Amino acid sequence: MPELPEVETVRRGLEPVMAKARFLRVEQRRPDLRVPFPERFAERLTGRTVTRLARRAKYLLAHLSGGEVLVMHLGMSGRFSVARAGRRPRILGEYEYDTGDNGAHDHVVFHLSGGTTVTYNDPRRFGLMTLVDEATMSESPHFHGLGPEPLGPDFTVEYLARMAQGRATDLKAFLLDQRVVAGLGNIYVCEALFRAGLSPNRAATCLALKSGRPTDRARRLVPVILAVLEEAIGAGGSTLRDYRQADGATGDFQERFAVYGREGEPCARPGCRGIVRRSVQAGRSTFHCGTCQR
DNA sequence: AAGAACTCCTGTTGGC
DNA sequence: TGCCAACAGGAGTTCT
Repeated sequence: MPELPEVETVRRGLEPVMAKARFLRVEQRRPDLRVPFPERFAERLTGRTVTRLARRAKYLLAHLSGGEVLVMHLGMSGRFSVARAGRRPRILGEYEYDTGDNGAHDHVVFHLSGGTTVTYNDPRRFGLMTLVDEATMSESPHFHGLGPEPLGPDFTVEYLARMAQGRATDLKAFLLDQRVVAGLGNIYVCEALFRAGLSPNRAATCLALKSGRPTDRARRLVPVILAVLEEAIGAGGSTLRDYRQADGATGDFQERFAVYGREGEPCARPGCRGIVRRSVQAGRSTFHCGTCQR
């Protein structure tokens, strides 16, 4: 599911129930997700209080009393549901409807102070939960070498130009590389490249400095990355599956996709007569208009 | 050592 | 209808 806007949406949904809450009991129902849970995972959480719920790249970070951080990644299919005492359960993530799996993929359950229950469900188990020391977190394997937050102050045209210098790969793979910029995924790379009018097949070096100055392409790209992420966060992220839900709590940015999942449709750019094409790069679908993305 | 290929896992979808 | 291949929003590991 989750690229930066979806993870941020989940963070905002979990924050009111998790921040300041204490873990009364933790159910870890299997030994691993994509990787094993850490030693004594449930035991180390129990009794701890969440001091704040943050996000870095596509990771959710529950900072804990006692100096550790609970790191959570949703992989492709992870989602959380929240059951408050006396209220109907609410699911956070793209699958915001009853999956009818009867809890078969409910792998972790947090029983929090105040009677709230937070359940992590992940059919494909590409997700991740681990514990790291807060003081050394930035050096830990998952965070070491991670690029800047695209919505933070360090993600600039000059930065991107410097990173693109001498890169032999194409624009699609370059922007998906979390060491370049942290949080973009397949959907938002496709959408940003469309908005910038850049072909995903173009060499990443087209963004590098020319005669010591950033190119027009790099100048176009950075603002549209910010815009597409901010719009998606504002829309509550994207939801790829069909669903119906009365309370309207889910994201609807998928209705604003210009290219993603729109193979064969006319290009959305005013005046362009092109058709959205699907191709495969690095084993993953790319959608783009071959007419106006050059 | 960058870059591409392969891998983990289950569920859904589309074509025959 | 059933069957099966292709595909799905990620990223760590292993190759070249």
